[in-house]
Amino acid sequence: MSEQKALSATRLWLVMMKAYDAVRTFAEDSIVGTGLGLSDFIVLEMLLHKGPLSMTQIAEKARLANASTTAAIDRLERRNLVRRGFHATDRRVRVVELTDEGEKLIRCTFSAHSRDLEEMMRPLSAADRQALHDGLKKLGQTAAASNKAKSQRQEGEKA
Amino acid sequence: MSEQKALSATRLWLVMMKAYDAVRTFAEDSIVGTGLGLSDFIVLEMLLHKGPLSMTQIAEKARLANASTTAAIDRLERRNLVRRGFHATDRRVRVVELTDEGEKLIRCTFSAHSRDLEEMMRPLSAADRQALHDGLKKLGQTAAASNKAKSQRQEGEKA
DNA sequence: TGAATCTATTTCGATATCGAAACATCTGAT
DNA sequence: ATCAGATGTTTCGATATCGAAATAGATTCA
Repeated sequence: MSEQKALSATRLWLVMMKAYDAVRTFAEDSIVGTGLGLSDFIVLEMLLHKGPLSMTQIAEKARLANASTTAAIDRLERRNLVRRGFHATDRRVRVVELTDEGEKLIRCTFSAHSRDLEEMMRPLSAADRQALHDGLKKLGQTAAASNKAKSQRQEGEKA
Repeated sequence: MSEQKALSATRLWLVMMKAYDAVRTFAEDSIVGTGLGLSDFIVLEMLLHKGPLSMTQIAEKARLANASTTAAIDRLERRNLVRRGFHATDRRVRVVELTDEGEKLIRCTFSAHSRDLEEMMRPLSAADRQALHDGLKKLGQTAAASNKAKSQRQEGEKA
């Protein structure tokens, strides 16, 4: 494609934000009929594919703050889509699992959502997708490494 | 790189979210010292590089809702970084421009931010960046087209 | 065992964002 | 010239998210 001059990191980031916003809008519209937000949808999908999880595990995998996870599970519990159980041996932890209703909802919603995404991305060839995947993975790892380095640097400053 | 089976749209979206979150965290940390959030930073950067803009133009280019733009400009005006002027001939529109203080701040901050991003992305070769850019652009356009089609479909339903 | 420390979760207060309604001004058709 | 509809902006009420403090329970070690 376009070969030109060197592509600045800033320009790449701008393009990424724009693409992300567009795909996110698409993804949110795809599930809006369920009354679920994207985060809540992702939490349900995790519970479907990974089974019951603790609050902390949900927070980590969904990349939400603990407080946000509590709020998300509150919302889902209010709608009877999940249940907060107890851990067998550690009474601090709440084990969250899908209710039958929640499982039914997320099974339907997830497959419709997947179809919508496939349909939307149809113009991208297998090679396009693979290239994008690899690039995003590499960029994500690079950024995550920088973030980790920075937070460890700040950790050390407390000494 | 990894060739394997076909890459699902869902998997690609998951990887994209994760990468986006990591880069966004990095970008926010890079400007946190100024007390600016990413949206406000982007608005200042737009004003620097494109000159005075109306609220509507800012909203469109920053992809913010009108209400969010009002709130953003309120924040920036409170800090004396921008000024709300009037349009010469259309009294509905407010023309927003940088103050001297705002210009000074965004010039410094923007160049530091650019350096930070370049440094972080150093592991990505020029080819990596170009491939990522092209893929993101294509995906963004595809998603935007789907979104537009959908909103026009809904527009029509009112008939 | 008991005290200090660590870990899991929730509560609290603050913030950015949004959609819809309200308001002000402009434009175009008659 | 006027009025109906279009356009630009702000206000309002609601929501998701966050970091930090609070709480409760586990673990370690002297």
